[in-house]
Amino acid sequence: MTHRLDGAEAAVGALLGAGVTRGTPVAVAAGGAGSGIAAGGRCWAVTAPPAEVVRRVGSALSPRWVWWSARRTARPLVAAGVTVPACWDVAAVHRLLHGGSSDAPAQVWAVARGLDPQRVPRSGQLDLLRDTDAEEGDAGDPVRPDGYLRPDWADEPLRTPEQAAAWAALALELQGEQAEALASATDPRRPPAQPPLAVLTAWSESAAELLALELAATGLPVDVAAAAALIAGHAGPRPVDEAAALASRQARDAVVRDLLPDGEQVDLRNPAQVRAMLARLGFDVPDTRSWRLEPFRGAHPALDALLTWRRSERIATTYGYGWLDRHVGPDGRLRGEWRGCDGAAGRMTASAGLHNLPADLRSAVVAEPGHVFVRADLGQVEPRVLAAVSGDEGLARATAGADLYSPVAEQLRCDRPSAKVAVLAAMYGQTSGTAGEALRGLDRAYPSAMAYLRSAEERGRAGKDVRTYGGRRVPMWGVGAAVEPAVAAARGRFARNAVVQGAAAELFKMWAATVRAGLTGLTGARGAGGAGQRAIVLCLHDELLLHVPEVSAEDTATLLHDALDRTAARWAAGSGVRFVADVSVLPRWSDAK
DNA sequence: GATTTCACGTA
DNA sequence: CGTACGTGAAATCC
Repeated sequence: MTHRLDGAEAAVGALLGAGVTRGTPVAVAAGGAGSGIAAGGRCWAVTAPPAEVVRRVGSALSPRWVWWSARRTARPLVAAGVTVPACWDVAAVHRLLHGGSSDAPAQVWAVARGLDPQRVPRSGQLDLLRDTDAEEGDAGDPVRPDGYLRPDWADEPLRTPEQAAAWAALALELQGEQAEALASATDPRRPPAQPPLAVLTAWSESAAELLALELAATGLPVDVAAAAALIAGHAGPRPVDEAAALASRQARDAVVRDLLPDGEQVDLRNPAQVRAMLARLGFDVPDTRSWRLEPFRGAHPALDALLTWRRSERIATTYGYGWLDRHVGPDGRLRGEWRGCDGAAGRMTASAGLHNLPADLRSAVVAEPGHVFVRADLGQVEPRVLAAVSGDEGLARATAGADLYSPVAEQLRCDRPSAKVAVLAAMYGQTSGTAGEALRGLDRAYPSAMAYLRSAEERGRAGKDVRTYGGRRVPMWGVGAAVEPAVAAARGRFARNAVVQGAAAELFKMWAATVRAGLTGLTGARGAGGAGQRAIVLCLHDELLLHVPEVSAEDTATLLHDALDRTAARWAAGSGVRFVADVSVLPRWSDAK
């Protein structure tokens, strides 16, 4: 029988009695108006909600919070401004270990228990042929006799603290198994004094999921008037009704159509019609993508007009008034949903256009009064990552300076642009172009790095999974090696890229997690990014954007550099690889160089 | 109505 | 024939 605790203070006492100290894994889940907690193989139902329990227990004991996923459990914590310095996200670590993008508990559990994830039972499933034996047993047990989770537990909010306690106990069980699996995956090259990289990665991937929730809550400061003015420059003034919107659209189209013979007939938004029109003008193109039309820009006035129209059309549709209205709150913050990792190599993703904001619009991203942005981006991160993950000593030596490509060019006896193209071509699996000679030079100069890439490519071609340096499994699609050559080649390029891009994403997230921890000083309320607080407001693959009070700009810049040094010392320990960040303080995002 | 294709923005 | 993502409009498929 689960013990019931009355209030968060009682939870502190119970956990203290169970021997919980700083860093001990303690699982938490929500159930009804209360919560469930689990530690050291025991679990308790608590009458207080998770936000209160995490706040009180956190300040008293500083455990490592364990949850099925931040998305399900930590949202109310973030909303309440509760600081969580360290956590373990079972779903995030599941994705690290097994690949994919699922965070559904039923899937995570099935894979962990060696059950077929395809056969996970679903809520409300009415299957006359179902195996009723498997579903009998104690409805108070989240696990069915056949080993799968009960769908009503897995898919729906739990109704009582007792259920939450059982749920937390399962999360703790999985966390223990995951930690063990990760700890056994050690790299002999790493110094034995530190936790294995895969464990460090599990921590930072978990932190990234929490950061994703915080980014969604905090939002990116936007000067709405400036944004509207930029949009007006492309799409015209904000239309008052449907008729005005149509008129504005037609006026934009007319600029291009007037330059065309029979322009009235052409729908500019229909690629087939545009292609036919281009053919009539004498341009035979396989498609109408702008990079393909760009060379002909000067050949006919309509082409220049069309390409300009496309830019405006992009702003008008994707980043127009509707976008502002949907995603920018009355507080002038642009908010989207964030994920800590995508389904492929593990980069962060964001919706609401946060990751693909046109450069023009960046001038509307403006710090609030009394605040500035501190922007930091990793320099030449992918070749430096390649040097670290492949253990290539020659390439590691090339990371000593601020520029990696100059020493590579010297080594290859070619010019810097050629060296850069060759290195990028090697990492991305480029097959066209004229990087051939330089690529052969790379093979001679950096054999370990090139072998590492080739090995990933071969695995990909054969349909085998690859693993990133931090231990993320990257599955291949298709079945086995018997696929069309084009598929094998695509998998090879993908795998070659994934081991670099994925490892870079892991380094980036560890850096971001370290910066995040440094911002809070591991204590005190975060306050959901409110005024006066320092907060990460954007993560962009190799770039961090922080919004901070003006007076703390210099301290924050120092923090970003220090955090990178500390991250690199752990992540790339023993490799001799240097990582560098460019840090600047800006009133608006577009002021970056 | 849901899915696919084309296009294009960012890294 | 470099990869990844999210998005919107139109075409296409039920």
